[in-house]
Amino acid sequence: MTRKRDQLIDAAVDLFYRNGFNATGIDRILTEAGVAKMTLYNHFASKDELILAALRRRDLNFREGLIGYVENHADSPKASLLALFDAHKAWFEQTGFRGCMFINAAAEFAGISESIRQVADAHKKLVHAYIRGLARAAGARDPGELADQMMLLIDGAISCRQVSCLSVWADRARAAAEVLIDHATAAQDRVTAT
Amino acid sequence: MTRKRDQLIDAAVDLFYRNGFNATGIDRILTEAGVAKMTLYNHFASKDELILAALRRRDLNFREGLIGYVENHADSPKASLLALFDAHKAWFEQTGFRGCMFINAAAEFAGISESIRQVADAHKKLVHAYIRGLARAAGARDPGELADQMMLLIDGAISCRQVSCLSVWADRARAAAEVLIDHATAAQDRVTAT
DNA sequence: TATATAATATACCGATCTGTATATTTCAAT
DNA sequence: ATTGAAATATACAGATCGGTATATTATATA
Repeated sequence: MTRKRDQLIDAAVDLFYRNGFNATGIDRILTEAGVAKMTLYNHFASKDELILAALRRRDLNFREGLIGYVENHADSPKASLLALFDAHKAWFEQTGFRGCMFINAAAEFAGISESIRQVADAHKKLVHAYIRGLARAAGARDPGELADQMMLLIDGAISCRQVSCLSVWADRARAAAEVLIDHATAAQDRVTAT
Repeated sequence: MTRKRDQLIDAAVDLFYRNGFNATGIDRILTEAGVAKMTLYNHFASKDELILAALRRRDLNFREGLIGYVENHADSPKASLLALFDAHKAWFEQTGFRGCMFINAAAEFAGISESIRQVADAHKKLVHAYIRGLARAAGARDPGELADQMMLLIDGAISCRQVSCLSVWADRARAAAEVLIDHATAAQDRVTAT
């Protein structure tokens, strides 16, 4: 049966996100999940394996939410790119916001657990690929480069929001994104003031 | 005497940065600093106080290095803004790179220790103020807004570097910065293709 | 109903954690 | 040389950590 396993992963996502990975003990996860300790170790070899499973579930949930938001709030490729920042602004204003779980995982495990860092990297690559598709549809000369720039602004906004507790960073990032999108889709590189 | 205290803070900066805050035990810091446990608790009330002291020292050292780099590698305000990204690229290529210590601290303590988050916030505000001065000197119409954009790109590049292990994010951020700088210092908002 | 599997409770392991108690030693300044 | 502060060594407290051993109970299927 996979029900207990699901409960464990759900509780792990919640607690690891709220309190951090190293600061969250196994016992708290077991209590929140309502599962016995031996059941945990029948499904996962170690706490690290549970962390990996939690990150993979978070990746699925997060991208589903992000893509769903964009599809419901934009009717053109350029609007889709800008809607990314509206989605993040809505996220930033949630009381439970605690930053990007993958950046947080990298903060705790980069240079310590290569597999955890790789799962975080895989998540960012999937988001990047999605944005690259939007950039291509928007007519960017170099969709990969524009997607890189969107990723920089998004991850920058997340980190700034996390440190400063201000959701306005989403608006700043959106304004910068619009400049970069226009530049990336303009007829030529040359820009003149009128 | 403040010598032992300095040794403790230096060791704390090093170990907290390399291995994370929660994952670093007091005993390892004492060993690396060559100091007795009671000496630690004569100078600091708790581990949290040592973390705060380590972050404040890191802030001083980091900003000194950043400003020094810019002063030695740029001869104009715009070049100074771009040199920020060259400085970060050099940092990204160091083997010991483990991300921004303040973003990492926020990742572990946001929502848990408000004082630690505030020290991280204070660091970012000081960096922002420095960049704002450069933006003003470069003739930006809204130096605060341009400084915000530079911060977004810088923190985004740091997080992307941390997760992906690629230093090329500094170059991507620099290219985006140049577009935003030109836009912020152009004679007018209007932009046309030629 | 019989059987196999999943999940349980309970107790335990050794290690590590932050922090304290206490008594001793170093060392500089008077 | 004496005094007082700083640093030391050692031991310990109480909690928590990740993980295991074992024996029992629930549950679904055949």
